[in-house]
Amino acid sequence: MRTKNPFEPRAVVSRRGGRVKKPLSLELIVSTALELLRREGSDAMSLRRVAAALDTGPASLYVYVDDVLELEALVLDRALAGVRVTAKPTSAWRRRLTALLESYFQVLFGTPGLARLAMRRIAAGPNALRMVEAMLGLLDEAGLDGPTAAWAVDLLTLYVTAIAAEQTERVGELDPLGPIAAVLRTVKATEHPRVHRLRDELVSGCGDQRFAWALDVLLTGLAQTPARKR
Amino acid sequence: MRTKNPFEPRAVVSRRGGRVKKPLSLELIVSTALELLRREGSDAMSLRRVAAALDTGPASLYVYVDDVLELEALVLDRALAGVRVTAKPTSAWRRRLTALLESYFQVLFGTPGLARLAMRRIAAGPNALRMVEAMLGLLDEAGLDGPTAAWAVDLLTLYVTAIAAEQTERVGELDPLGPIAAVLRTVKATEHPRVHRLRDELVSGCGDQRFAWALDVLLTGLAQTPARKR
DNA sequence: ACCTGAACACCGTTCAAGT
DNA sequence: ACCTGAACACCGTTCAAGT
Repeated sequence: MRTKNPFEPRAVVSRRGGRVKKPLSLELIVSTALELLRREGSDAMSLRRVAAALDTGPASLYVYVDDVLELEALVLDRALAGVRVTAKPTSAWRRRLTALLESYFQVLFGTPGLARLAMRRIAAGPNALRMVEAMLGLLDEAGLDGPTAAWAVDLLTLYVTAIAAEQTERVGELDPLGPIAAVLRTVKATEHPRVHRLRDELVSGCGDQRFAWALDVLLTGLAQTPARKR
Repeated sequence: MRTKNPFEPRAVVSRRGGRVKKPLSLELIVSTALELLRREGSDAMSLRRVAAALDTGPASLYVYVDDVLELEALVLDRALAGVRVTAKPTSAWRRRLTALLESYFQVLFGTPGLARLAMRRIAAGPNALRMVEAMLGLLDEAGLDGPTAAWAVDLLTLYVTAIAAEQTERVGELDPLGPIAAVLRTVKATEHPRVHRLRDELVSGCGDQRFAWALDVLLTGLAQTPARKR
């Protein structure tokens, strides 16, 4: 598979068009995987494709990574480096928290497959911690007690992740609203009167509108929730 | 692969231990797939495994189903038949809505892999419609306007699905709290003071407690949200 | 210690051929 | 119309062998 010619040492010239082959490292593997995900979509991030991009066989990656699950978690955390956690401290907590979650949403929504990856892996790296720390600070400003804030972090991230995953799914479908819209059109008023009456409302609104509305509901609910005792 | 002996016609005796082979049908395929999911977990539901369980080759299923995505959607909707949408109409709407969502959660949580399936496929069959219809009715009782109720259905199901998927993931791990707990233990107070102080609260509570709390937050938030105009 | 080729046990999907 | 075997182009992971 690789050239045996000693005059073309593999560290300098690779078979794949003369690209210089860097030595393997976890760092390189993770960034290559993320790059692949960004450029070619969620299906492109397999151990084999990453290995191929690094001009090696899949077995080589197992020196740095236990399995594909670990790689996915690392890729997710690395992508979270792009989340802006600090806004002008002049604005109100609610505005800043919204901005943070919007940034998180955009990061997930921006690279295909990342949101769904975030649904099945939980990032437990430095960037995830940075996000949680910032959110706890903002929820503290909001007047929430510690225990409530701790659970609120989970609720908020889980919801934003889920809606990003849902929105991602729908992108690129023929009917942007998916098969649901088709089904809703056939619902009979006699059988499901409410669904029939609200069939347009059920699928109305773009991602941004729904996101903003839902965040409002969540934050309002959190503000009204009684403190949890430790 | 199959016996050619005319004295053992395939409709009566199968190679797999004398089980009678029923004729293929969408109905049979979907129920076999769900059964496989229930008995052997999420990895067991592949086109090939379903075909093998039906004593045929994978290609045969394509007569009834376009692709594996369609099969997944059908399996999900069939599983939703188990959701109880009606509670005693004597109790308050909030209690009945909670009961409905708890039932939905249990259905997802009860069969391994179903919650994650629900995260990537949206059920658009009769059972999903039945659920939506019931939820719209209860939200109407709650005093919500139509457009708000329509979006609320999405918010509530999305959240419950997501939390079920998250809880499912953690079942069967060595450390039930996953790698997060391990990371949280190493967080330094100087670097992430709030995360450090709340490290126990961040992972506290079992699924049921978190579910009940979060539902409370959502319903409180919904009740406070101003009506959306159509 | 790091890297590799080859193999193993799987996938979903297609297609020509059978009935 | 329904079903099938075989093939195609993939997966993740393991393992013995190389350096």
